[in-house]
Order: sequence, then C-alpha cells, then structure tokens
Amino acid sequence: MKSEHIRVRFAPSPTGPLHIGGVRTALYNFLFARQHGGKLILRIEDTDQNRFVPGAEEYIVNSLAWCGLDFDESPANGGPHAPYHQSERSVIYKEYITRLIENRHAYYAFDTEAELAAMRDQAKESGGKPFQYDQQTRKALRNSLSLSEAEVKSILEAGTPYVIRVKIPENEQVVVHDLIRGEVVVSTANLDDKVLFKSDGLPTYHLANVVDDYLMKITHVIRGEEWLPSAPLHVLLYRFFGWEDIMPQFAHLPLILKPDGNGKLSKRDGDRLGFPVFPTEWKDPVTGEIYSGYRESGYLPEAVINILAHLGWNPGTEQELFSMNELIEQFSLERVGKHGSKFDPEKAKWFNHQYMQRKSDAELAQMLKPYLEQHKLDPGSDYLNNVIRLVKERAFLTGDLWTQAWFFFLRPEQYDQQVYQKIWQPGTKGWISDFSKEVEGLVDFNKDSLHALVQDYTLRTGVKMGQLMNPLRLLMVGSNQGPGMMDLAEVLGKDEFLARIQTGLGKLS
RNA sequence: GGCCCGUUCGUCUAGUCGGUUAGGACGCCAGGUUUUCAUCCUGGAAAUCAGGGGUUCGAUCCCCCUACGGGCUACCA
Repeated sequence: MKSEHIRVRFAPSPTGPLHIGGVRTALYNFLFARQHGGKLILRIEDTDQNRFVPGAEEYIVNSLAWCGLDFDESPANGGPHAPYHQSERSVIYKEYITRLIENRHAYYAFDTEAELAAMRDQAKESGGKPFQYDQQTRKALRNSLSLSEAEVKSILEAGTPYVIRVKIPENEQVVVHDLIRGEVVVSTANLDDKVLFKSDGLPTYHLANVVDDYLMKITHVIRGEEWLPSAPLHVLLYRFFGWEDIMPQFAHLPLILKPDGNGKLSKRDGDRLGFPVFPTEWKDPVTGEIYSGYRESGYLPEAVINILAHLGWNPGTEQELFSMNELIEQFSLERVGKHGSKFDPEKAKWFNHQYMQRKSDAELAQMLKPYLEQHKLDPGSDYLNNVIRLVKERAFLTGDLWTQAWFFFLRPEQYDQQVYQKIWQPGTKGWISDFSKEVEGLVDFNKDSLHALVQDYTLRTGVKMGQLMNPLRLLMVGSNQGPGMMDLAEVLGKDEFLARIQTGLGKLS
C-alpha cells in the first residue's frame, strides 16, 4: 500500500483558531500521508488580508503540534515548493490568471461592489431569483465580455480597479469523483462566474488552491464538505489549465455538528455547552475573549486524537481505542461516513478517562505537579506515588487528579454540612474520641492493623461500622468522598490520622 | 428560493454478494463490589433501519418519490 508519491496538504487560513473540525481534517490528511509513506504539506492560505488575525497562524501550528501532527513541508520547515504562504506567491498566481484570460476562460469585470450589492438587493426585493453573476447576467454587466475591446483597453489603462472572473461554459455536466461520495454531477448552468482574482491583486481561494495543488504536486485533496459545492469549479479550472488528467483525487469529509440542535459546530458552542471546541486555549486578540481548549481543560492529546479519529470513521471492527500508530495502520477514506456527526462531550470525557488509566503513575504524578507547586507543596515521590495509585481510576480529566487528591496534602478546613447532618449522631464524638485513643496505642499503623482494630472495637462496643467509618471519613476528607478509608488512613499515616481527628472534633460537636 | 450532500437505538456507529434474535460504544436504569463517593463488574430498557411506493420468493441493504437534516449560494476561506 505504500506509494511514495502520495502528497496531501492541510491548508488553513489564519483567520482565527482552528477548531476540532479543522483538527480532524488535518488528522485525516496526516493519517493518509503516513499510511502511504507520502508527504504532508502545511500551506497557509492567507490571501484575504482583511480577515488576517494576528497569532492565528502560530496558534494553528502550535495546537497541531500539541496533537502530535507534524508536517514534512511547511512555512517553518520549508520544502521544495516554498514559499508555503500564499501571500508570498502572488507573482505565481498572476502568471496563471493571465493564462486563463488569454485562453478566454476568464474575463475582466469592472462592476463595483456597491453596484453588485444593489443588484442583490433589487433581486431580493422583487422576490425573484437571487442575483448571480453568471452566464445569464454577465452580458448585461460591465466586463470584458460585454464591452468592446477598445472600451476594455481604455478602462484598464485608466487604472480602474477590476476583478477577474471565471467564464463558466454553457450546458456542460461537470463530474466530480469523490472518494467518499462517489460521483457528484453538476450542470454548469447552476455555476456562477466566481471571482478568481481580486482587485487587490491577490487570488481567491479557488484559483490559489488549484494552482498550488498543481504546483505542489498534491495527489489527494482531503477537505471539509463545505467545499463540495465549489469542487466542480475546481475541476473546471484544472481542465482550463490542461491539468485534468493529473488532477488530485477529492475526498470531502462530513462536518462535525453541534451536540444540541442543528448546524455545524461553531466556536461559540463549546463554552455555551461546557466543553472545549478548540485544541488549545485561544484568546481573541481584538475582543480579549477567551475560548477554552482541550489541553487546558485536562485532556490528553492522544485522547483528543482518538476522539476525532473515531468521530465519523471506524475500521469496521468493535475497536474504539486506537494509538496513533494503529490509526495510521487502519485508517481509510473509504470507511469515513457520509453524514455529519454530532459531537458528544460525554463520550469525549470517557475517552480521556481511558487514556488516563493507561498512563504510568510517574506520568500522572507529573500532571499533579503544577497543582502542588501552586500550593507550595513538595511531597516525597513515594508518598506521591501512593496517592496516585489510590486516585487515578477516579480521574477523567487531568485536573481531577488534584480535586480527588488534595486532601492527601492539605487538611480539610470545612466539613460538608449535608454529610455532617446525615451521619453525625449524639454519640459520635465519644466513639471517635475513644477509638482514636486506641489507635494511638497501635504499634504498626497500616490498613490491616487499622482494619483489625476497627473490627475489634465495633465488636466490643456494639458501635456499628458505619457509625465509626463515616465520621472518620468526614474528619479526614471533609466530605463523603475519596478512596477506601483504610487505604486513605494508611497513606496519611498515624500522626496525620490522629491530628485530623483532633482538630476535627474541636470543630464538630 | 436555487444547487449539492445526507437520513440505522437519545448520541457515535457496525451491518459493503438482499435471507441477522439488527451487533458494539457513550449516556440512562437496576443489581453487585467498594461499609462513603467515584471507578469497576453483571444485567436491562432503548432503532416498526425517516415515510411511501416499486423490483424480488424475500428488502436496512437495489430503484423512484416525499419529508426532514446539513452544506453552499462574498472581490471569505
């Protein structure tokens, strides 16, 4: 299955952070490239200077790196087809658009944006068909098809701003072969004369994309479904340039949808519904708004990869957990579904839990470190490992490591009132106090000896297990949570165990 | 509105020569373990395969129509 000439690209525009839909597209490209021993290219499509967002490109590169996706050719790594910023390739596009003009597959258009906007408004008000710049309407508009050669020449020489539009041929059926959807056929009667070259001297997506994919020898275009409607235009462009026989193969990926309601996932959905939409946190440089990220929310990159890989793709077996290597081995475009998938934040958490359980104690201890530092705590590594061992299975997100373990490092300052009301009885203080005196006499304090003592004590006094254990837990932890009481006590140690009883009994009566 | 794509449990999905008790996972419910809370284990409910027509001895699977959902419809990508 290795074919070294395979070349795919991920081509984001730096207009903001990349959300998980984009990450998934990058991932599928990555898997496809790696599986075939091909090359993965990162190309920055920054031809829209108006929408440029500072920091966005850096964000994209860094967040993909966090996910474990790396590129063979990119702005940072360079490569045989540099530059990889479209904004630095304007000379190239100029050359190719000129070719299209000469071949009469494109034409100059002089209509101003205001004029076109007026046409649209008018069409809207009249309630008829919406305005479209196409083979029907272009004859009545100001362009090099409707104007005489002399007129065009003088307008151009006067330095009048213009755009260049594609001249869509009449009555043809354009066939797009899609690896996921099969054949998609569209009549050119429904296509409009899209702008290929803007008045600012830069190309639009359609031209830049086709030219670059050709020059960069891209063999497969794997991109989001939102591009399917313009794929026929792209096929036409390959044809006009004479590249149709070496045109890349297309695969249009279904979209990731909102968990609730309808529509594709958007950047606002995450924080609205309480889950991240971005791989890493993003701070909007203009508004200062912060959008949460998977990394900061406590997800592991391998879990995020697994979640995205499995959303809309499966190998046809019942396997759900995949390492990156397994994904590279098993991935196939043929097994990507055709319909959009609602994102399920609950299942995402479950995936992360699975990956947390697979981490070593040392790795988990490392994740707990920032929290310890924040509280200026520096427990020994043995102690830390004991804690991790007791707490790891309760952790779904990395932050849970702290919320499930803080009481191993700090004494509770408050006691859950609801739990207190429920379990604290008139005799409790006396029992606990008596019991703690017996614990003081224990020579070997560990979970077995403590357990034996508890059993012995309850037998002798008639105090029920729960009447002893539940208050003890409240005193140790401040609530009704945490690992088994005996394990908890053993790790805390005799002195701390007794000290917590002491201070707790002072506060609770 | 137009064009294009899609439609199996609440959600993600398996089912790729038409004959299956339509399988799994998340979530949910119940029981067990943990004398706590989670985890974990076991079991359960959950899809008349969007609806209607065909083709066929037989359709989730093939064809058509309808409905619904989604995408696109910028000098944005």
